[in-house]
Amino acid sequence: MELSERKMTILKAIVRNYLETGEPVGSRTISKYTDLNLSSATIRNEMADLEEMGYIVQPHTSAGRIPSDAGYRVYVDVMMEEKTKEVEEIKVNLLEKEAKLDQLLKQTAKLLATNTNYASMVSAPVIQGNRLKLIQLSRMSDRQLLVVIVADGNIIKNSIIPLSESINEETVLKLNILLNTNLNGLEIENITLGLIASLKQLAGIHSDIVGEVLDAVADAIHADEDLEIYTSGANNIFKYPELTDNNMASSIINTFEEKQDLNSLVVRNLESEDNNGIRVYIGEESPVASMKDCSIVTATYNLGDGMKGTIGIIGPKRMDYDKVVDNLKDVMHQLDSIYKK
Amino acid sequence: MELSERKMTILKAIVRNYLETGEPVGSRTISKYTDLNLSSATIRNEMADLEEMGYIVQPHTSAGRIPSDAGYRVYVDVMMEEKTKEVEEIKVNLLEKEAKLDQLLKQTAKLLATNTNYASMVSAPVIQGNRLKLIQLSRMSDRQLLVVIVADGNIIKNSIIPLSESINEETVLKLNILLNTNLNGLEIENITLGLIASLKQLAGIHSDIVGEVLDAVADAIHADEDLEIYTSGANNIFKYPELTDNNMASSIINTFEEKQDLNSLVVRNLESEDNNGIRVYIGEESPVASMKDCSIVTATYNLGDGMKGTIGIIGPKRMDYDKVVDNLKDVMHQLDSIYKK
DNA sequence: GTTAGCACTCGCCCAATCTGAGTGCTAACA
DNA sequence: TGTTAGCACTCAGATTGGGCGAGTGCTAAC
Repeated sequence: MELSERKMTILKAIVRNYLETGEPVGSRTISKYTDLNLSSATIRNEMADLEEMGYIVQPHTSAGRIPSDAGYRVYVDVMMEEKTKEVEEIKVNLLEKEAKLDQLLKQTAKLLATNTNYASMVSAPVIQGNRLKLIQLSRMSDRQLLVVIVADGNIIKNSIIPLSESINEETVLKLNILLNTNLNGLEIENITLGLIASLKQLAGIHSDIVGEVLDAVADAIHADEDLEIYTSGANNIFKYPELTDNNMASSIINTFEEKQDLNSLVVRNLESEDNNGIRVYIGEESPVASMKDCSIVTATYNLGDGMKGTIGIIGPKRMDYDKVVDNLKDVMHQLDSIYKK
Repeated sequence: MELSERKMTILKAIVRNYLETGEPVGSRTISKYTDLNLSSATIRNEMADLEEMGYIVQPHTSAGRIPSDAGYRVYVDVMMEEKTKEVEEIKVNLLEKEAKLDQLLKQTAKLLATNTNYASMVSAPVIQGNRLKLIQLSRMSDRQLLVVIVADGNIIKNSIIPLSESINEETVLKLNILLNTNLNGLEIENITLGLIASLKQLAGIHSDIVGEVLDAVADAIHADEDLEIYTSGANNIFKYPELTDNNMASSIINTFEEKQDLNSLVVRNLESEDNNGIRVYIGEESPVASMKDCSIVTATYNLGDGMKGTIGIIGPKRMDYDKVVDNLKDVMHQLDSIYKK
């Protein structure tokens, strides 16, 4: 069977109505709600077809219909297509300029959660093809070295490394110069084994220390695998009874607290570029098991210099996709422009 | 009326029974549960007294009794007294040694939550009377300076400060020496205005920069006002129906997500030293409004060098206080000893 | 192809009823 | 005087059954 124009109109009406009310919607409602001027009986015939096609389901006999995951899917796809044609609307809920990036991202998460009444998450930017700006070694004690690494976008990492041999101030100075002259401006991925070997050679008798320092650099970068994620409005899920039944709320809250799963969501999301950077996961499509009854909308922000991160909204399947997408786009652009200043 | 020994026994039996079952407990149960060999009728008389004295309440006529906040209070007080007499028991759920303090604390929170089946929080240590170990300035660009501050306990803070005048490498080196020779080993509280003034004088034409750097130091320390708090097991509250009614769960989860209130709990807790460092807040005693229906048990850990933090367990009023106190004591000692190694 | 009409289904609401745990009181007993 | 058995009473919670209404599918007619 084919999804005729009329069927499409009816499907859209059903979804939109259900988003508003959260109640199964019946044929009579649609008959009035649309401007098709069809009787409820005709609508019923069409609805029977739509059900057969898998776009809507009946929670129980003699109830109205609600959209299936597939139904939401076509609704969202059509909506997204229409959105790309729309003129970009400028909103006024400006993010305040914040000195520190982490504060800004926290605030972003909060703003999104408040505006949408869903739960939100914002990941810190992942370093991608990022360049080293500065490596600073400082001698803390006889056998302890403080390593500070600054990368593009002023991302700072520290670590204190214990040394197997003792070291004096002069050596530290030499190593600083050695490392900075050879590594600055390099992309982190480009620090090869060959380069490391030649550095070690240059360091002479201190080659061990160079090795340890570079290990620390690698570690510091590697630590980004579990990157910071800011969340807000997790308690908004309590506004949607369908998410608080059973122990659904428990597992959702857990996901938000552990953040491990959100992390893999971010990683997965950054890997594939998309449609304006906006992606919609509906129900079972969700990559996170605990959110099989939610929808997740994500966007990718890009601060330049390969600094990308993910923003996401998590809510019930009957979320207001329009509003959410608008909000995400808006915040995305605001983030970009604030940072460029 | 006086709280006779027999009344005390009955009260303890009621509390203990209610902790186990979560159901109001009746006279017949107590009559069997205790070894007093009294009939249910006698127990009823005593219970009427206990109710009049405010230690127990009836949720409704013809229901059993449950402990009031006051009832829990005497139970906990007696228990705590008995505990101090007990020999310290050594548990086996060792925390693994972790290189990084934040990892260790995260793990601690998780362990507590899993062991107790309540929600847990662990605050990062507050710096109290902490000494500066190292200040490291590095020139990032013409008008940007990277400041890295290391304090006792290897607490590291960075910030990048914009300068109002340009600066060269040589000056940075001088300032590094100046600051380190004058400030190292000083407690943060002891950096007085007088000292700052004399440093500025020593810096000569670069006095402005010294001012800016010291501001950054102050800022970095000040940022500790909202210190890191690790939480775990927030979803455990769903195991206790009395905490998930109404929108209680929502506000508890919110408190856990925002962490602002937990923060003030920590601060308040560190101010007053107590009874083994263990404190119990029951219901209305709670300093956090959203937890008026919970009990909170906190402990203070002390890593030495004035580094103290708070560990807390949040659960229903009918929590297993015994177990919680044991767990907290245990973890407290483990933290202390791990760090001393 | 569209519509009116009709029988049918089934979740939900409400009120009535029943059950059982638990109480308070009283009278009797040691 | 403290303890106990007995009894009437209370009340939340579970169970039942009827009525309502929203909604459906089917059929026959336009």
